[in-house]
Amino acid sequence: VRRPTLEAVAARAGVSRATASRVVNGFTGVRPGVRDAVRRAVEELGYVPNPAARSLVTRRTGSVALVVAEPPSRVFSDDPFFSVVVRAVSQELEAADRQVVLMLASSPAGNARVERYVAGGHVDGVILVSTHGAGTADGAVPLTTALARTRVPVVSHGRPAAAGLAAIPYGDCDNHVGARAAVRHLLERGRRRIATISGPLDMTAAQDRLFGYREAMSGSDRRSIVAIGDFTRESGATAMRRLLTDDPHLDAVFAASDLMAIGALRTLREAGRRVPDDVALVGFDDIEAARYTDPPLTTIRQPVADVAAEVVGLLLTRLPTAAEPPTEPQAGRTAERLSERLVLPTRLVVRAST
Amino acid sequence: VRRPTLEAVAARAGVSRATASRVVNGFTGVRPGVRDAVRRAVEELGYVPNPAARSLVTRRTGSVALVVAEPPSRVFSDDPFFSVVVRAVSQELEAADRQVVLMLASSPAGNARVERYVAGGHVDGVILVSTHGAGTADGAVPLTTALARTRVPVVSHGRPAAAGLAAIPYGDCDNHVGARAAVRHLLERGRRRIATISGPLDMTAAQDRLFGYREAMSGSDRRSIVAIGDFTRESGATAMRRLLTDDPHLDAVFAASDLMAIGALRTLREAGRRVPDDVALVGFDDIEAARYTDPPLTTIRQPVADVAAEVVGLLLTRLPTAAEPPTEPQAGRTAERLSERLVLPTRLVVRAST
DNA sequence: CTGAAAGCGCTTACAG
DNA sequence: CTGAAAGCGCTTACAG
Repeated sequence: VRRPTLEAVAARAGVSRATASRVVNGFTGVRPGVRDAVRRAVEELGYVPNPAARSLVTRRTGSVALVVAEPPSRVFSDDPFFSVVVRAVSQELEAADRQVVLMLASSPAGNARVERYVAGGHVDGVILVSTHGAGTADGAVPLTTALARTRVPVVSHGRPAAAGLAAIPYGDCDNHVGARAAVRHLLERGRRRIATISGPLDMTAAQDRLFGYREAMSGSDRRSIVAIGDFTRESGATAMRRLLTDDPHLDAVFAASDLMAIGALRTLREAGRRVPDDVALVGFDDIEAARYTDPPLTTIRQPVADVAAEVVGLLLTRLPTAAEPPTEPQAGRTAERLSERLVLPTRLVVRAST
Repeated sequence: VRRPTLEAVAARAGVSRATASRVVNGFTGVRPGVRDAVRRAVEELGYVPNPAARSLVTRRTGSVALVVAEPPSRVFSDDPFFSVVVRAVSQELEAADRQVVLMLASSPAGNARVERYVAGGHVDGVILVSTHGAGTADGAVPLTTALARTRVPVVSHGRPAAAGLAAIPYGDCDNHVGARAAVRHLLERGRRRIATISGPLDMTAAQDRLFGYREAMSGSDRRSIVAIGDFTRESGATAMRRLLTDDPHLDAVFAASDLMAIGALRTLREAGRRVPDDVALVGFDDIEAARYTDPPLTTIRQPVADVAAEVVGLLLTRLPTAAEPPTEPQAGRTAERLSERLVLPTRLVVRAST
């Protein structure tokens, strides 16, 4: 009932375990006749290598953890962000012949589980989708820090907040410049009273976009008008109501996400404001839905999938390959050659809402 | 630079490797003084057991795969189904001290990856969220069948479609009886022309709900009016338009999901039909949003989280525990004692839409 | 090009 | 209650 071992394959093929191993692992330099005999034995026996045994000696697992520091309700929401990240990361990692292990961690207990799993050596590396701020409410060690001390390579999709002692490599889009471009576009359109709906300020993406708004505004004589949302549609609708109360004469809004812009659009319609005639509106992300609103949404396109691909690249650079054994970390030079951060540009996409 | 081994812990505590192992694994019957010495050594060295070595000898991994046979775009959508399943399954499995490995598989290549992973012995068991039909378009082996031949215990959340040779244990809610109750409720309200918006017919949940509708209708002299959706909001709106064209005089609709009911509600409003005055509407699921529609939605409550918990129980029964070594499968008796299917009841929740 | 042998880091009968 | 020893299934220098 037990699964066949390499020993059995070798016996059947009439070779040594070493040779069988070479064939199974695709080493060149095995005589074709021998190679075929081994392959036949593998086939006939239905042999599958035991990953525990293999990983015990190679000190590699072939798996990478994709850790999303968000609760399931947010990960599985109508925000396409996570869907895109997971898909892009999986695709790139599969192309590199690595298995993705998706883990959600949104509580101190969850963080501890992830840390134990990683520290245990179940994975060769970690990709953190690190959107949220410094640690958990109860002051537990932030996941970023906890993972950094496991000695397993860690990279982040999105600039990590408060990385603390441990600066980890990351990829991100240029939130700051993107947001600034959005507001400048509104200024160029002759808008005078420009408000913004920000994301939650414990997320670096929200911080950077708010900074971009402020910078563009400070170049003019306009005062900033800010409402805070949480990147969801509903929060956008609510924030828009607050903005209309604060300044009934505003003539433009920059929403830090398309979903919030869509919510704001609904509020504006309910309030009898025409878009863009009375109020111009710019979003951020360029999600699919932005093309189908009425009017279609001017927005800042964010290359989420490209960032994900770059982040995977960042990690793969730091992983020992199957060919070369894990090298001792070399001081100085080598480390510096590995780029620590990759910031991809965004692009203004003008549609009918401005 | 290498991680400390059990050998190092034993040396530091002045005991044998065997004793150190016993302490680390929480075996009773180690003298308290010795126990504490080992624990101290573990602490000081920051020892973490090597899972590969452990699993090589125990033939257990402590991990369970949660395989979702859907593309990312559907898993990460605004349908709360997957969110609830993932959360409930994770919670139950963590309580049983098992790590969840979430895998999406929606292509022949994805299926092959999952099969290889499972066959390789990376996990002790598999929970399949098996919503879709028989295999893939290109006639590849259905995942259900492929997994069943790996000899790893497999259970399914939701009745698997076309399990083929391999009947695997599953948990589900009673879709058939639930749908029938929905339609009977409409009949009792005096409705005469009752249509249904079905889910995609390659999913067993959709099949069973349509069957429930048909059964309730066949008891009356009404003819059935069916439109097919895909469980999404948009498809519900579209299907509703089709139904209104087919029979402008219909006075009730049973939608096989709340999301589709919400889409239908929009169409009805656009068509100037009042709900429930002109058309009564019942959904299925009782998702959060069903309470916030206008009018609030009458629906069939489905205990998704409870089913998930039961399914985990089904799997745990089939897993060797840490205490007892894997027993040889005993013919007959034992197997029959393990319940093969668990069907939980649904409940009609009456709100203002009927 | 191939094989004998060591060793990866654990657990677990088996003695005592 | 504790230890010496075998063994889980692989890979990989090292010889030849």
